[in-house]
Amino acid sequence: MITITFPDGNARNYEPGISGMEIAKGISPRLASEVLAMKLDGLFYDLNRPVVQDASLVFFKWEDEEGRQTFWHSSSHLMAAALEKCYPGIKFGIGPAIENGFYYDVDFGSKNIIEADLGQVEAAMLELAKEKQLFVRRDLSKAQALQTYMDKGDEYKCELINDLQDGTISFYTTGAFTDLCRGPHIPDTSLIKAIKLTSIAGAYWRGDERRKMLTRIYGISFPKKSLLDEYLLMLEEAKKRDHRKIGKEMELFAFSPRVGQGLPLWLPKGAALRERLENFLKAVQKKHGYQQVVSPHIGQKELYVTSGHYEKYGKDSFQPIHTPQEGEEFLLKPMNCPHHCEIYKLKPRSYKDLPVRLAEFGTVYRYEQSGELHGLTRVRGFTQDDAHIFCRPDQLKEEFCKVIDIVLYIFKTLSFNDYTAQVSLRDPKDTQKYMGGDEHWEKAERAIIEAVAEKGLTTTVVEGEAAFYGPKLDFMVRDAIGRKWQLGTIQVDYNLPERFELEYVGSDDKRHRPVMIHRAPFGSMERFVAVLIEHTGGKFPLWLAPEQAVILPISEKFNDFAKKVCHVLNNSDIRASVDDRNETIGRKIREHEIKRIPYLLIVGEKEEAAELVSVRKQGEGDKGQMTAVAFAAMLADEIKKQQET
RNA sequence: GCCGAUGUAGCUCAGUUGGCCAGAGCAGCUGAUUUGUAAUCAGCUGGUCGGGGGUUCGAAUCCCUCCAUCGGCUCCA
Repeated sequence: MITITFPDGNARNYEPGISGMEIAKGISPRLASEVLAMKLDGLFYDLNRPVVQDASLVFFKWEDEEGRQTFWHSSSHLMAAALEKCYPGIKFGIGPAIENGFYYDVDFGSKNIIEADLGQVEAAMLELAKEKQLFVRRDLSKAQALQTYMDKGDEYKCELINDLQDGTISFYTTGAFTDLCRGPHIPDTSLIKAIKLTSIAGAYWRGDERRKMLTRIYGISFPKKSLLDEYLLMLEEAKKRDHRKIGKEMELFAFSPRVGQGLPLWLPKGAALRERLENFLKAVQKKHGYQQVVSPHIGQKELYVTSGHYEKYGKDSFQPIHTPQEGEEFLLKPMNCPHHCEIYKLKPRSYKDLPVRLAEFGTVYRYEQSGELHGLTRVRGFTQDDAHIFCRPDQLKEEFCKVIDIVLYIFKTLSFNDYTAQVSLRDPKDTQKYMGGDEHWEKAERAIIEAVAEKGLTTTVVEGEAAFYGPKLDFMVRDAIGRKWQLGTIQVDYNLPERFELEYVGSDDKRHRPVMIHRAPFGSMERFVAVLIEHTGGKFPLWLAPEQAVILPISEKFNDFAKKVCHVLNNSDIRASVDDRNETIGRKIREHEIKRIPYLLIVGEKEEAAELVSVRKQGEGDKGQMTAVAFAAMLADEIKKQQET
């Protein structure tokens, strides 16, 4: 007998050779019908593989990330099987599960596949799924595996196999389709009840832009039709919240091909919104001992040669600006740090002066690849809510923690309540990519890890994602409909102080090198506004709303009274206006609801006689009558509450 | 930059296989109406069919090219 231990600590005895599925059946029929994958002593196993020795066992269902990943991975096999049936002779790259669904990279040869073809592939998949095909595992030697694909003429699979260790190569067969695959898979295809192939896109073989581009087909699948419907509904909601659409509707920002790709034009309402965000952050930073500076939009090429950015990005950037002066070259500033280093360097600094915290809403220009531009989230000219903290090594961790505090305060105020932090470290296998000595990197990485631990943040650690000059901490927020966005960033840098020969005089009267922290809690104003729009669907918190209240006279007879009310509100710093158009009250309400105005004030005969306004709140409806002064006080109170959360 | 798709009025979109002066709704303008919590009525204006080139008796429609946008890939100091 063998002993199987379950996550809840219970243990049961079984005959050796029993399968995971049989164990699940023994626990409950319901579990057996829902279980998708299992982990035996920490390793993924197919449910039909025999268990031969004592082990700990965890079952995964659809509700578990591991269950969904297995489900989607199996779905990608199903799609490949359907594709092979529809398009004989095609070659396959890789087909993994992703965060939401799966894809498969396919070389269609001379054939072309378009989105309209996906319907028949979906149909073929559903047909195969119904056949209740098993995923049958078979282990092959490396030589056998290679031979299989050489015979087939599939160079992609051969390349994959060449990178594998002999003795670890497994294949899975589903119906007529066999694929090189590590597994595991779900018990059979009939669990896949609903499928949507979502898009077609090009993708380089192995992500290398010098190699052949394959056709990638994305899809998603579910064990229940209703889950697919829910998912499609979420996609529709996401479409409605698209910041590019809302930005246009609300007249926040625009682009003009004549101005240039990726160069946003901030319209009056968007500019005002952005300014309020800036003022908010400025006030927070002032409290935390930051000093505001301003630096020019261009700098001599030498500045960026000194910083090392020219070497790293020079050829992929906006090219140098020439002047009538022979040999003189300027660059559009791609970041603010070199300028701030020069500010630091202007005078001798004492250890007593540190930390020096220089902040700037600095507009920078980066020549992003044209295909990478996207709304406000990826642009070629943007304003960073930048600051650089120059501190002593012994102050590093404390300063880092203080920056985390600012970031979290901002998230709280703007109701980003679901976030995680990502620590990005060097790729330990390729330290050549990075600037600066090992001991500095190690110190910097340790400082971040310690600070994060001290703050108790939920953290993931990713190797190879660091900036070339130092490790960083990025914040990922989840928006109101569950999508992840990267916002603020904090980076530790020993490199620039070295390159700019920054110094301070210590208590020992000797010269020392400060450490630098780069940080941008919003990331950039553009990106942050984009995420804020998608998070709120354009229904900004009152303190940020472009227009806070609109007064709607019932008829033109009450325009004068409306203007009086407006005057009172404006005097209380409320952004209000009068809609004095000759339209019905119903139309005015509808139009301003669509424009996402937080409060509508209706004034007619009754209100004028009693000197009151009827208040209608966005999304909530009629809130009764009050005086203009009482309304102003109510808004002031609401704004105060939003700011001090 | 690469693969694929798209581009018709300020906005959202029709325009079948190339064929009479290119259509609708909303917005805008003019007038009527003086309105009580999500669209009052009528009339009018508005388009180099993304730009350029080509094929054709004839091009929004077919071809080439450039520009921009969208979905991905790559990239993101």
